[in-house]
Amino acid sequence: MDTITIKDIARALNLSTSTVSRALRDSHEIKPETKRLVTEYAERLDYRPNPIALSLKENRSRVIGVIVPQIANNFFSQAINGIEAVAYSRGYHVIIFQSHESYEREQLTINQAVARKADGLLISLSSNTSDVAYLKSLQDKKLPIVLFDRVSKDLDGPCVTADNFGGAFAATEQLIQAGRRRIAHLTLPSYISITQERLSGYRSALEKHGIAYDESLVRYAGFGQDAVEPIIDDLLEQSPDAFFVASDRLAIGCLSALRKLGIAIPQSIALIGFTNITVADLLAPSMSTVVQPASEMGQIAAEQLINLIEGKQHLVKAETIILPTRMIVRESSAHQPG
Amino acid sequence: MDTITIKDIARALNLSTSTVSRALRDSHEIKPETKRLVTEYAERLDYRPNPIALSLKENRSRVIGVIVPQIANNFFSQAINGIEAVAYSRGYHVIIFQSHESYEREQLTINQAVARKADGLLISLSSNTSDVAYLKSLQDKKLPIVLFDRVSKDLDGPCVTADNFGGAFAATEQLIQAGRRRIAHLTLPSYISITQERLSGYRSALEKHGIAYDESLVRYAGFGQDAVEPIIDDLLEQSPDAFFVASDRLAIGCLSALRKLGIAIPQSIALIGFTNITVADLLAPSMSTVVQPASEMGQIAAEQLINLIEGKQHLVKAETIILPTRMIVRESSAHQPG
DNA sequence: TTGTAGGCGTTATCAT
DNA sequence: ATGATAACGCCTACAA
Repeated sequence: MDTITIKDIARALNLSTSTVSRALRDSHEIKPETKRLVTEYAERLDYRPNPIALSLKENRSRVIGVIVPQIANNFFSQAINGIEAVAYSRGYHVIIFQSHESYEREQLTINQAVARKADGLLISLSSNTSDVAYLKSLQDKKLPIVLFDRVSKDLDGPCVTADNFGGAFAATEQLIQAGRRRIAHLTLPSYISITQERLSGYRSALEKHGIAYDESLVRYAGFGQDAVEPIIDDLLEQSPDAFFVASDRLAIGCLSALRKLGIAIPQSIALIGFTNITVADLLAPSMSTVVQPASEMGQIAAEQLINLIEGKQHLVKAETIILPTRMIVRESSAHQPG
Repeated sequence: MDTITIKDIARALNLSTSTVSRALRDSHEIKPETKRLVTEYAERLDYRPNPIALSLKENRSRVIGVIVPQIANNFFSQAINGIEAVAYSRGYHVIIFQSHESYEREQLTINQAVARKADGLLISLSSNTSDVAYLKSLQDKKLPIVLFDRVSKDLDGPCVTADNFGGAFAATEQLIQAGRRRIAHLTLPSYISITQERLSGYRSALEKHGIAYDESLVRYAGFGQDAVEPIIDDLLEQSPDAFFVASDRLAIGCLSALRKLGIAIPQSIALIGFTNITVADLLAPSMSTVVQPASEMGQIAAEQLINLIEGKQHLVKAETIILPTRMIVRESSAHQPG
């Protein structure tokens, strides 16, 4: 891939590189005639300034590093969608890194992003990350960082999350109002913020309705490929009359397990996190669904980060931004309790 | 983000930058003592070579540009997964671009990737791309390009695809063997290669079993948000006795539409493209599924590209690599014809 | 209005 | 064994 540079143009037109550079940047101190000559020639040769040279000079890359647990996940791929839309519109490129839910790999990939001179980082923490000292040290070195979705209260600086508390509260209350009392909660690993917020919303809803919190109804499921079936089997020994499930994958596993066992559970499943409504409709028409604003979250996080990068601190909302979730209550769910 | 450079080290240790550079690269012509001094100091200050400066010097970015129609799509996000695994292991980074199924945006993003000095491009064509002259001109400029999944026969060079013909053939034959004769085919836009290959497999299977090809049983659906329901309604007027559907999204739309109409269609749906088997099981237990090797496709495409970039032409498989698909035949599908 | 020179961080070449 | 210098492509302060 042989490229044409400012030098080539200068040589061809018998000008100095600085004149060409200025002409291309439309400087006022260049004679219109010369400008025309240069721009026309550049156009004809399809000249593109070398962004790498620029980066070196300006000491910035115009690249945003995004670190997510996994790409092949509806929520994150939609969030990335939102991030890209904003980033590109503001002249940044996006490099995506996966932590694969591992603290070690998260460190490594963040290191990579830093080494690659990303201008800022957008991070959703892995489920095995409890120590954010490393991120703190990067912040101290003035690297702009915005956390989204899976955040940490141990880290200062802007965060963007969904209203996990509110969403979980609403979903749980929905089940209670349908007459359920022993609502099992199948959720993600306990480290991550969203798990804690959702658990908290679940407990608050129980409390509001005078239902005692029963720890034996709560199960944490890892990510890997660990099957959901045994967990459901185990939960069933506590004779729950409903399930509040904390992710798409878990919900599908839960439905699958229950179907295998021949257990019909009309109106007794609620879910937070589903992003494909048609699938949800087909899978379980009576299941209430709390939808997270994935793409919007990405957009807002990206905006915050870019404002930070560009020093527009005043445009950065202090600390945590909480985005509303949207609950979809299924018809049948309201009508046929029992 | 203040960074430490080779210069800082040189100054601190009273050495020249060249000595430091050589020491860090473990050159034999540096005294062990000096080496130790330098590496220790570098370690302590957490020195990282600036990849941008290196890129400028070596005239390459170690970045691979990936252009896909959309990220938020199971198939592509899994393919990207495979691409990243290979790319990172070989020292490349990946920048992802979306064409959003638009020819114009595809051109723009490819331009971006080129301007950003990507060392090579991995492309899955948008559904509106029929003219690949632009890509050809890039190839002529010696830019390594590998197409995957949605390829073009108008472009020379390596391609990686799934065995769409074979998969479609098998799926169609499966329906025929279950006693179906009027098999509708709901598929993607007609431009893209996978549509043509699948149509061809479908037709071959019909032909083999002496069933006349009936154009009125075939429908092309765009991507956008165009509802599948009206298409199904329309198709039903041709009184099909089975459906062979060409993507996850279309399959879900198809199932949803049929359910709304109260039409039960045991053993009469086959699908190519599904990536989440559990969901498929739950949605339609009798549906046969042809699974595409998404991640593997990404891996192989990335390998090919990197070999091209690094001049290992002899390691690049000539022209098209076709990966086998995997068909999952559901129990019920085989037993209860009719 | 245009040209010259220096620097961004690194490495390769050519001294010493 | 180490240092000085030039070069990658671009921009800009300073000169002319």
